[in-house]
Parts: sequence; structure tokens; C-alpha cells
Amino acid sequence: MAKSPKSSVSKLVPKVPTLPSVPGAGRRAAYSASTKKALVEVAEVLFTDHGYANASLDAIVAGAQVTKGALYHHFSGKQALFEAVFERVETESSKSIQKAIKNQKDPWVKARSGLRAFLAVVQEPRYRRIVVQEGPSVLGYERYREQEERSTFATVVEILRAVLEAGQWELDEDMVQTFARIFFGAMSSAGESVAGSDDATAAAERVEVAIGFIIAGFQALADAGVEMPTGIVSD
Amino acid sequence: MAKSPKSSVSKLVPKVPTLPSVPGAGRRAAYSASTKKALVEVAEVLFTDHGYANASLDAIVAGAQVTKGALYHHFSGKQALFEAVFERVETESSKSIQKAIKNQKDPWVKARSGLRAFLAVVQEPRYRRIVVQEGPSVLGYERYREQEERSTFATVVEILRAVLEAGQWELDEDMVQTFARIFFGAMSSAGESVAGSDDATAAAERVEVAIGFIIAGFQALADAGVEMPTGIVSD
DNA sequence: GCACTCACATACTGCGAGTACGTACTTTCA
DNA sequence: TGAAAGTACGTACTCGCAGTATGTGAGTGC
Repeated sequence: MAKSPKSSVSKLVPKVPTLPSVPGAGRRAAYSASTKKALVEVAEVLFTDHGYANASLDAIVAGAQVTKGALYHHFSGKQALFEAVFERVETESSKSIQKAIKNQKDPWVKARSGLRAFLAVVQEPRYRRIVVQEGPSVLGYERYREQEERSTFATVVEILRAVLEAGQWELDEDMVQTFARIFFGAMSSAGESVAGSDDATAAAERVEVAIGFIIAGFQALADAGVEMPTGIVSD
Repeated sequence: MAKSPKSSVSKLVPKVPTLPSVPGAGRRAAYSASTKKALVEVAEVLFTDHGYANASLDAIVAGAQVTKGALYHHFSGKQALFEAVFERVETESSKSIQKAIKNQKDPWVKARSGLRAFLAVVQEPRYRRIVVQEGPSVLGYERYREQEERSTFATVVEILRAVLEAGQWELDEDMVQTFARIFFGAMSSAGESVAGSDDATAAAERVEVAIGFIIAGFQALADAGVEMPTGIVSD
């Protein structure tokens, strides 16, 4: 009879499925997509609040008003559910950064806007917890990197290319990736410390200033006609 | 009767306790320290190889030739054991970096030596896994940061101060910490990608070049008489 | 040599991820 | 339009593993 679970757990999902118009098929697919979405949304909250290990699947399915049967129908396991949450957070975060940098013609302004947007994103608890802190551990570093390279990291690369072009620098692909890694890591780490700071606003400004100073150094080198290193150098 | 567990598990701890000379007391304390050390050593291997979640306490105590009773006598739980392993790895890594930079008078050479040493450390599987990847997740970011600030991160701060002094730059403490965070994050992230690269040696050299370029930018700014930002600036 | 306690060993509990299987509602096709 | 097939779940269980309660013999202080 497939009766709905009558748990008295506080409802984390307010909406009774309103039959979202899914193009693929009829009621079935609509309900299915709805429950899947509910699971991901509840999981996002619980993973963020309690961490991956301390968020039990029982609590997640209770919050989503379903049972484990539904969960294992949609996902192969807890890790797969986490990965769905991870992708969601990454995608949304990346969009918000993209939105901040689009229409910016000046590459330096673009870089600064991107930095600001990233610093805002990395202060969101869900991004910090799910992407920065637990992502590498839960997904494994390889999978983590694959996911990340398609979204936020790609944006960093994009901005970097714009800056390099403006500075008339030409680098081979490996060096671009290396610089992007460095900036991405710097910003993630800095973002963490910003989020953990007493005065987050002041801390974020300090980070902007510091990275701005690094970029200013690049400009100074460009003015001085210093070439970018394109390959391996000896000591 | 406290008989030794007769598990046929492969011995991860070769040494029968050779009665290490512990100053504090006699045989009892010596044996105690020996088993504690064995637990940490075995845990380090299993945490590194299988990750925190997939390394069971049963496997650890079997490897160390003891039982859970011993483990819970010395540690309050799995997390505490991990933290002991974490401290051990961090301490040893920090020592190896310190060794590389001591006696270096020139701050730029010191920075370069430190960078090299750090890149070497971050390629060790145990450091990557235990400190970089799982540390923040298992310990929680706060505790992770506390631990780190006493060892490797402190070294980064030390090197940075030397460089700043050489460049005649004066920064307030917050900015020093901010710069240190940025470099530390950059190096950790870069180190991860180095370790995951096909040609680790070439990748490490690229990282050295890239960070060297950033430092060169600093020097260029110093030559141009540009002042370091000491506080909050408006856009 | 005697009490004491420290450094473990043994046996158990409870929680939580994953599995096996059952069932009602949908869609499909005759 | 009705039967067959498949989908989207629900229910009830297993099993592994962290943590606990309790026992015990080998050191240690007196």
C-alpha cells in the first residue's frame, strides 16, 4: 500500500509535491523527481549542520518524509547522496561567481570581482563544510578534483587567462593550471580563515588587499618587461 | 590473566618491546609507552592506507598486537587516536622543514629552501592523507587549525617574517597572518596537485617557478618603493 | 609479603549503513 | 479497456564497528 511514513520528525521539507512540470513524462516522473530533490535538499542541511559522519541516513529520510527504500532507489549509497549534494552546492556557487564576473571587461576588475564573489561564497557554511572541508575526505581527492574542475576551479582558470592576456603573458597550459591551483588554494584557505574570524568583513578585506598586492606585483613585473617563466628552470 | 591476543593478522609491529628507557618509572611505564607508541604507529599506517572511516579499530589493535581495552585505556576514542597520529605526522614534517631552513641567512634562499622542503613533505602519502585531506574533516576545522598553527604553519610565518624584514616592509600582525594563510593554502593545494600529477618532479618545479614569480613580484614592488598595505583600504 | 592500582583483556550493547523482498500505483500495449 | 510489466517506493532484517562494562594478573609502594 506504500503508505507514507508517519514519523513525527520536524518537517524539513515543507512542500507537498506540487507536481512540477517535468518534460520527460507524467505524474510518476514528477513525483520521483520531487522526492529525489527533497532528499538532496534535506541531506544538504544535515550534512552541513552535523557533518557527513554524524548525519544519519535515518535522519535524512525522516526529514524528507520518505524511507530508506526511496533513498536507495535513487542513490547507490550515502556517498552517492553526498556527491549529489556536493554537485548542487558547487554548481550554485559557481553560478553566483560567474554572475559576478560576467560583463566585466577589464580583466583586473574581473579578477577583483571574482575574488570578492569567491570570498562571499566560501563564507557560506554549506560551501565550507561540504566542498572545502569534507569534500576531499568523503569523495577522495581524485573525485573531488574532477568535480571541482568543472565548476569553481574552471572559473578561476577563466579569470586567470583574462589577466594573463591583458599582461601580454604567454604561458603553456601546465603553468596556467599551476597558477590557478595556487590561487584557488590560497583563496580557499584564506576563505576558511575569514569564515572563522571574529570580524569576517575586516578579514575578507585583508585577503583582498593581500591578493591585490600579489596581483600588483605581477603588474610591476609586466611593466618591467619581465617574462613569465614558461617551463622548467634550473636553480 | 591478560593473555596476548592470538590473532593471525600480519604483524605490523615487528618489535617485541625492548624495554625503552623511560626516565619516569620502571617496567610498567616502559611497557605502557611501548604499546601506546605501537598503537599510534599502526594507526598511522592504516589511516594513511585506508582512510579514517575505513580503518577499523579492530584492525588497528590487531596490528598492534593488543586489544580494544588497551586502546581505550590510552585514548578516549577513535578521534583521539587520530589526533595523536596527526600530531606525530605534523611534528615530524615540521622538523624536516625546519631542518631545511635553519642556517639559511638570506631570507629569499630561506624561502626557497622552505618551499622545496614543504613540497617534499606534502608529497608524502601520510601527510597528504592525514593532515591535508582528512585532518580538517576528522578534527573539525577549529581543532585542525590549532594543531597546525603550532607546527608547519608557524614555519611559514617564520619564513614570511624574514622576507618581510628583508624587504623593509612593516605589516601589522593581522596582515602577516593573512599573507601566511594565503601562502600556506597555496602551497598545500599546489602540493596536492603535485602529488596527484603524472610527473611529480616537473610539477613541483612548476610550483617553485610560480611561487618564485610571485616573490619576484614582491621584490619588484619593493624596488619600486611600493608600500605594503597595513590596514583596510577602500576600493 | 601484602594491599593497591595500573595496564590491559573479554564480552557485550547499540547504532547505523546497506540489503532483500514485498506491494501499490503507473504506464504500456493488446 | 483490461491485463501485464515496470517503477517507486515501504518494511524488516543483517552485519560491521565504535564504544562500554567489567574482570584480572602483573608491577609497585610500603
